[in-house]
Amino acid sequence: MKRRKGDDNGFEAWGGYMEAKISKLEGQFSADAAKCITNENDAIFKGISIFVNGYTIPPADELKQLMIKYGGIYHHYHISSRTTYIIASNLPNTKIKQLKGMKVVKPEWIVDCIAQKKLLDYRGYLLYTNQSRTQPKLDLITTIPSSNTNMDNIEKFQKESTNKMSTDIQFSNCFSNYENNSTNKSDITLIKGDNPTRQKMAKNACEASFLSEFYTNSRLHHISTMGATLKQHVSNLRINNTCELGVQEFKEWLLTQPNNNNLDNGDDYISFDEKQFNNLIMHIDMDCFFVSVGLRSMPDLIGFPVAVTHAKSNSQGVKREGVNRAAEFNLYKNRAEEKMNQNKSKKEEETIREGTKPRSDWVESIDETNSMSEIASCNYEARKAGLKNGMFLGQALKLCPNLKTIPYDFDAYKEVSYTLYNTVASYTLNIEAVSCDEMFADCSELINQTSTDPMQFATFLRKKIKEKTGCACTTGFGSNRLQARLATKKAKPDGQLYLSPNNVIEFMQGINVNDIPGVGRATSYKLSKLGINTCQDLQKMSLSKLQAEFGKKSGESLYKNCRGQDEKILNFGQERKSVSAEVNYGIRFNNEIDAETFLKQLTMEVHSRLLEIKRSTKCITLKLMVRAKDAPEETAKFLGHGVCDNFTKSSTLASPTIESSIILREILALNKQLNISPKDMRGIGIQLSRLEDDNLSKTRNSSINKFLVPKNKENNNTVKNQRHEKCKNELNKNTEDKTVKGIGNFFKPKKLPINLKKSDVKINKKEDVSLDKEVLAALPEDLRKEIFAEYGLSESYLLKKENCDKERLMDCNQRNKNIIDSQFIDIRSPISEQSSKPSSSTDFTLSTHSDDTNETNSDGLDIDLSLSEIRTLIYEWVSSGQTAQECDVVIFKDFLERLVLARRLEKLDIVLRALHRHIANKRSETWQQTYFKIVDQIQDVMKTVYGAKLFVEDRF
DNA sequence: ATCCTCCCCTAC
DNA sequence: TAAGGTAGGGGAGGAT
Repeated sequence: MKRRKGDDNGFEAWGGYMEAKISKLEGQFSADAAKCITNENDAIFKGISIFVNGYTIPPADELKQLMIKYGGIYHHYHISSRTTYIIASNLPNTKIKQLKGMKVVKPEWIVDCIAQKKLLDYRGYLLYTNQSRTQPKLDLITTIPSSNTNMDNIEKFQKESTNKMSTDIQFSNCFSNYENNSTNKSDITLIKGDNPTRQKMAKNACEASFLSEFYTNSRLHHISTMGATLKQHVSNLRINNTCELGVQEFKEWLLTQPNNNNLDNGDDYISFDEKQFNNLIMHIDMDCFFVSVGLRSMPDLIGFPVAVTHAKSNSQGVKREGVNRAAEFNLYKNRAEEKMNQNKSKKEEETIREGTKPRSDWVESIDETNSMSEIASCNYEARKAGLKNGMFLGQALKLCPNLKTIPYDFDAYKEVSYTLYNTVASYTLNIEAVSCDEMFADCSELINQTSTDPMQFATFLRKKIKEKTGCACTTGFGSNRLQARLATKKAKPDGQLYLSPNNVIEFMQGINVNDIPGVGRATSYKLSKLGINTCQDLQKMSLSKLQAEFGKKSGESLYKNCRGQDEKILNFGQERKSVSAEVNYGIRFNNEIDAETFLKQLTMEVHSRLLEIKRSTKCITLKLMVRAKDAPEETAKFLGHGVCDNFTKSSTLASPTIESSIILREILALNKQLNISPKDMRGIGIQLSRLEDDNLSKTRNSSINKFLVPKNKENNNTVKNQRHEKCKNELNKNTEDKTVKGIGNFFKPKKLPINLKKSDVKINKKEDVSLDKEVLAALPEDLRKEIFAEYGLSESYLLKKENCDKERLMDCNQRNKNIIDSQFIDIRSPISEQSSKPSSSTDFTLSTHSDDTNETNSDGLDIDLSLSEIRTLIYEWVSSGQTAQECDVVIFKDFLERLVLARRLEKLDIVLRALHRHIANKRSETWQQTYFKIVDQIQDVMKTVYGAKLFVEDRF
């Protein structure tokens, strides 16, 4: 069950199956390759194996042919130990995380290598960079399998890399046909000629690699996603773990401690032997987390003021054209003041507290060239000089000239976070994760059980956390989350505090309103205008006055909070209410195409996140940040959003969806409605809300049950079953009359068109350019993955044979109702889903297949045939005549049966859907009967093997 | 009254 | 150069 840990990608667990599978695939392709390579010199890709992920230009099928032709290996699966390169044009960030450490290279690499008839350095073609010094470094040296590659080629590439462009090569036609917009064109040319060891960075959001590059470097993105991940982690821990050992360990430790069962912070003497806690809430918070983690590997900086930031120096070097920071800051300030003053009459301005003023104040001391890189975290030495998290480096350096800056190390943060949570979870599982470095723990049970002083546990736990993470933390106890949090705040850094219920009143009076959680800039400002600075001041306000001022709930919260009351109980696992993806950096579009292209990418991203949480969405919201009318076009911060107006518009669907095509359609429509000039866009966000359970995919994904009919459903479908019976009988009548003539009338002799010719592909592509742009780009990532990459189906083939109709595609509201839907659900299984083993959520597993398969049946269809081959087969079979030959039915059934026995339900599912689809298109009743006959028999096998039926289409 | 949409605010 | 995300809570004001 508990399959986690490092490198296990899931294959090991399957014994020899994958090995066999791989050899088979590779054998197949080297055999093909042998046929193709006429000249040993053409083996450009000898020793290279690729896996194509997602939609690429040229498409996977074509890349496959090219690999075969030029001596490389094409993997239908990504095999971490054997796939040397992943080829991709555009990946959702979530996928990139899964592929971490792999060489992800643009398809142009393959094309250019062939054009130049030699292996070029892949480094000039990396899809994305990890800009942060702290991200895993690009693997610049060790990556090319030296025994198999021609190293001279790489050296030559470095010398000659400037002279050849892909535009004059044989594949130029297919390129131009696939071009979406002008920016991509320049992308292709720009890549070459650069120093291959230096990856070109995405300039702005016009470029395909921008999104992932941005996300890998965005601290806020990491903070958010780590928070969500750790919440999930806590849920998992609560299900799978116990704390017995940890509690035992704590008890043993207690025995070694002097017996001082009293509090030392002025509280009355309390014997914890007798005291029983109802709500003993502990708040645990790492001290300046990013800095602490960073300093573990830089101990020489300990004691200095240190900050984590992207920038390395204060100087911006050159002043950018058109930047007028002073003007922009002024604008910011004016707007902030305007907003603050709009509803209330202007009282005396002097009473405004320090720290409640608009953030633009931070910026005032910055001149035109100071760094505007934000400080993510600074240590207490730096805070002494007045530094705050979020401050610009330029100003920070003015306050603290000897500030040392260190880079981000997101991997380390994540690792420390997990260690932190696992450590705490070994003593109590009543944890509410707040973020990567902060949590609440209900310690009532633990402390009651051990009859000890809470502070003893704090001492013990902090010591453990320090040992395991190398970082300091502060903890606070209180009888609710507010008190616990305030206790921590008081005890920082590297301290601990128990806030006794007896002391709460007094304690609260000294608290600044700014320190009440929920009181931020705006509320603080409002309060200060009312002359309220401390909780003592706030306590004088009546409930009704506060509610009049701040609203019903907010007023009540303030009223209670300033008295130390907080009714919100710990939440150990909350259901998600929304998913979103937002980028307010680097957004600079030239035209509608740029904007829509990016909207598509962002839709893919948010869609991918929706799938991850296995929910469907009913409400889709587009948010645009738009340059304010009077704001300069060139922002003070490099690629920042500057002064903006926000616009949001949402659209509610009739029924919840998991379809990226639907989401995209809505997003594009909303974008049209908002009608913002692309040139003025500065930020884009997509939010999916009103989430509902995505039942189908949930049951499908959770376990082997994913393909099975829910029990009640099976019983309820009496009408269907009757109809089914009828068809079955008629079918039997029909087929009994027939004489079986020979074997495999259709199946046996046919040779499948595995190797499409290059020229064919080209011609078809030309015909389908418009469809390609509008429809294929709108497909879910995983669908494209399947169609183009996973099973080697060529694009032209899809469009031709599947009769992919745009109207239908865009209107696919109901699952299982058309091509897109049925494929879409299926595909997710081999790639993103974690095999029939239910547990793991993070490992990148590619197959759900079992190991004890009898795959070699020379008399029947090979169950290893690729889906594209099977689809071709089915299509041609169904097209071949008015009735199905019984012998073919037998062969086909046998094939399906073996899929069941091999437990390859996802493939079975896809095949049956394909069969259903083709038969549905044919509108032939005899074929429909054949379908029911096949399904019935397969369901029998399913029942024998799984004790349940497969969820399949049961009507036409 | 209750819901919905479009915001704003807050936290990390 | 720089990486200004993301989710939840809640209020205002209009629709039902």
